[in-house]
Amino acid sequence: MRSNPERRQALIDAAIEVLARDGARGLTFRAVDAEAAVPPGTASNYFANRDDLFTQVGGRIYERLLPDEATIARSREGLQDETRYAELMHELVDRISAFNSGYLALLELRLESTRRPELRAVLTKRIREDIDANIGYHAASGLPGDSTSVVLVYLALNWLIVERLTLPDIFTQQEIHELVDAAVRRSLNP
Amino acid sequence: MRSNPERRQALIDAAIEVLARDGARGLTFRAVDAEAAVPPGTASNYFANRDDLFTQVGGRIYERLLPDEATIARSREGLQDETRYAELMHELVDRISAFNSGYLALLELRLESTRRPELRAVLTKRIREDIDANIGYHAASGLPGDSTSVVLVYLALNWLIVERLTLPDIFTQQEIHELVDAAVRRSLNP
DNA sequence: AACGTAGTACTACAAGCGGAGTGGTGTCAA
DNA sequence: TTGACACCACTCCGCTTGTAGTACTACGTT
Repeated sequence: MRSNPERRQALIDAAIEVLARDGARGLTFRAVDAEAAVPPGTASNYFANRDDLFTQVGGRIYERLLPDEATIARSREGLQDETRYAELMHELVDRISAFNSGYLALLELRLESTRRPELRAVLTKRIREDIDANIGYHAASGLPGDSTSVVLVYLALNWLIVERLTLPDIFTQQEIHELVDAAVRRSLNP
Repeated sequence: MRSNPERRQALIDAAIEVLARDGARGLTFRAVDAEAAVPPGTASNYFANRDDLFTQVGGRIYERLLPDEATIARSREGLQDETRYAELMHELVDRISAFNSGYLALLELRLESTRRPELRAVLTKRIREDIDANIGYHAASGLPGDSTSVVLVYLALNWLIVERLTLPDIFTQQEIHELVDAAVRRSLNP
C-alpha cells in the first residue's frame, strides 16, 4: 500500500469524477487510473479493495462540497435578516450546482451505501455532523429561524438541486429562484 | 421482438428490483433474466437494447409509485384541513418508503438519465405531469395552501425519503414524523 | 378431428470486453 | 546501499451480448 498523499488525493478526486460520470458500478481501479492519467495498476497500490476506495471517497467528498473559508467569512457580513438568509441560500444552491460532479458523486455514494455498511457509517457521520453544524452556525449567526427551519430548508434545497442536476427541464431558473425564496420565507414561521 | 404483455411486465418489474439492488450499471439483460427467473436470453428478445430497457422501466416505474385508486378515493373523505393534509403526507411518505426498491430504482434512473437523453425525456415528462397533477388535485380538494406550498412539500418530502432510504440513521422515526408535520404547517404560510 | 402455421419459449454457442491482481524492473533520495 | 515508489506487462477470470437453432403451444382452417 503506497502512501504518497498528493497522489492519493489526486486519485480520490479522479474517483469523484468517475462516480459522477459512470456511476458507482463504473468506479473501478482501472477507470480511476485512466481518469487520473496514471499508469494502469496504480490505484490497486493505493486502495486495498473497492470497498476501501468507496469509503475514502466518502470521507473526502464532503469536504469538497463545503464552502471555503472565504465564503464563510463573507457570509457573516452585513445585516443578518431574512433577505440575507435567502441570499446565502441562493449562493449555496449555485455553488453546489456548480460543482456538479461532486453532488452527483455524493448521490451515487448514497445509493451505494445501501450495499456497503462501512460507507454508510462514514456518510452518516459526515452528514449528521454537517446538519448539526448548520444548525449551530445558524443559531449563532443571528439569522432568523429555529432548528426546524434550518432542516426544512436543507431538505427542500437538496431536492431542488437533485431536480436541477438530474432533470434540468422540470423547473426553470426562474422557478428555482422563487422556490429558494419561498422555502426560506415559509420555513421561518413556526 | 416478443410481445407477450404479462411477460414484458414481469421483466420490467424484475428490472426495477435489479436497479434498486445493483444500480444502473448492474441492469443487464442477464441480471433481469435471473431476477425474473426466466431462461437467459429472454430479456434480449423483449428489449431492443439497454437503452430501450431503461426507457421502458422509466415509463412504468412511476405508475407503481403512485397511489392506487382506493387510496385516492379515501383521501377525499373527511374534513379537508391542515391536519388532514399532514395525515395524507404521512401516508404518502410511508407508502413510498414501503415500496423501497421502487424509489431507489427511480433515483438510479434519475442518475442514469444524465447519460441517456431518451430516458431523461421520459422521466421529465412523467414527473412534470405528476407535479402538475398534484397541484391541480390539491387545488380541487379544498385543502389549504397554494401551488407553491404543494411544491415545497414535494421538495422536502422527497429528500426526507432519500434520507430515510439511504441513510436511515440520520433522522429518527420521531424526527421524520415531526418534519413532515412541520413541512406541511410551515409551507402553508404565504 | 387432423393439420398447418405463427408466435413464443428455451437452449446453446461464439466472441469479446474489461477488470483484478501481481511480479518484475527502473528510478530517485536518504 | 537500501527502501519506497512509479511504471509496465502479463495472466486469469467472470460476465455480457447477440444470435441461431430447436421445441413447444395455441389457434384457425379444412
